[in-house]
Amino acid sequence: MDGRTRRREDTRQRLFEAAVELIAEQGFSATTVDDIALRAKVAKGTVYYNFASKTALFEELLRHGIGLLTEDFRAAVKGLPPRDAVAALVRAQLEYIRRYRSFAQLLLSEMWRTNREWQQTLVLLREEAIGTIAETVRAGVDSGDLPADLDVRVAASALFGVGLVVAVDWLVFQPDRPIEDVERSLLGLVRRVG
Amino acid sequence: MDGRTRRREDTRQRLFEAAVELIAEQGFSATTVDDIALRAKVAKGTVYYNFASKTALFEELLRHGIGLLTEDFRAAVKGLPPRDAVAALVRAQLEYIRRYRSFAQLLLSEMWRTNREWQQTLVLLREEAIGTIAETVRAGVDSGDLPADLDVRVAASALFGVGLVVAVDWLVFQPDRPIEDVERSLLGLVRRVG
DNA sequence: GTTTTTGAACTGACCAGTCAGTCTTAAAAG
DNA sequence: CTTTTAAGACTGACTGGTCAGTTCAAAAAC
Repeated sequence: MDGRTRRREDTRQRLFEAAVELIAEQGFSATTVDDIALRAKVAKGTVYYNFASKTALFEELLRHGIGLLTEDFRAAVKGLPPRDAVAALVRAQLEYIRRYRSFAQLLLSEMWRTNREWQQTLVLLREEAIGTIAETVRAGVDSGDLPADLDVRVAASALFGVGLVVAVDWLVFQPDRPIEDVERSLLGLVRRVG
Repeated sequence: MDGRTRRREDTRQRLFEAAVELIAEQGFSATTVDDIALRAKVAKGTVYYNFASKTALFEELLRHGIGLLTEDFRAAVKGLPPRDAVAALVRAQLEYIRRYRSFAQLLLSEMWRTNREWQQTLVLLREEAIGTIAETVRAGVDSGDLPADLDVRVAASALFGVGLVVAVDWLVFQPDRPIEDVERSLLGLVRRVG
């Protein structure tokens, strides 16, 4: 990667970071492109040099963020027996949310919306992340570690949602508490699934 | 109540209903006052005759919606032994979400935002609803039905968040499934708390 | 010399909030 | 009962501001 590409990547990264923070706090519609440019310390023209539109920027942001999450999920369960895999997923999700708390907050706020132009993109990405969880749950069911009558799809999305809401709730309303507490109570909560 | 008051109440009710649906789908910022007026079949001026501002309308909406929820919570646990009270709360929450699904969706999307003008109002109302749950959980801890080391506040907000996210997820992504399924899996999930 | 960024000006659509005027209803006056 | 009065409820065109997106010449980085 040459210097030019690097510089551009850096600019895009800064724009992602600025956008994710602002949109997490205020929502997509309430966040202006001028705000994003200002926080990223970039000229407004640069935003439009790098992204086709505000919506396109947001969609790429979603793709990027959920892509990372899905990777983390896959890495976390790799080679693990079903017995340990669900706990590993929970831990990976929390780790991710701790690192990218704004993105998590944004996901929580935008994931269950309907009638937004980028909604289809989000549904697809959600499918991707939850699909990864579902594979693990299915392996658990097949191996007999999880009850045979468990609805895999439903369990996967419940796991995903519960982790998201509990972690974000804690980050927003009790930010001083250590993440370990969240992990403990969350693992407690889902123990009957894991 | 005379005809005037009745008419006005009716208008306000229609505005609430229109606003809650639109804001659930699109979010507060993306919903215009013209949209709300159009769906409620009143003129835009009527919105401002009945509410001081778009934000004031939203705040009253939140107060009204969460007020109902809190009432339901109180009614659900009245006279129940701690052993059964948590399950009753979960059931009441689900019942509420089924009846006011748009409001629930709206809550899920707006509850963990920061830096919005109505955020303080929402935090207060949240406190009210979760406080009701917390009382029940505390009674359970005191009576020995729940573990003594349980953090009451945290357990209460986790319960609230989990119910909300699981139910709304189901309503949005699997609307055809009967609510009884949600109840079963949710009660399964929180059995170690209840 | 090519790519990327800058910054400032501009456009046009959109939107919260206003207001002068109209319709409705209760109730007072005849 | 019928008419008048007046407050209450509603209307929709209008205003002033905001914001996504465009444009472009010049500069900076490579």
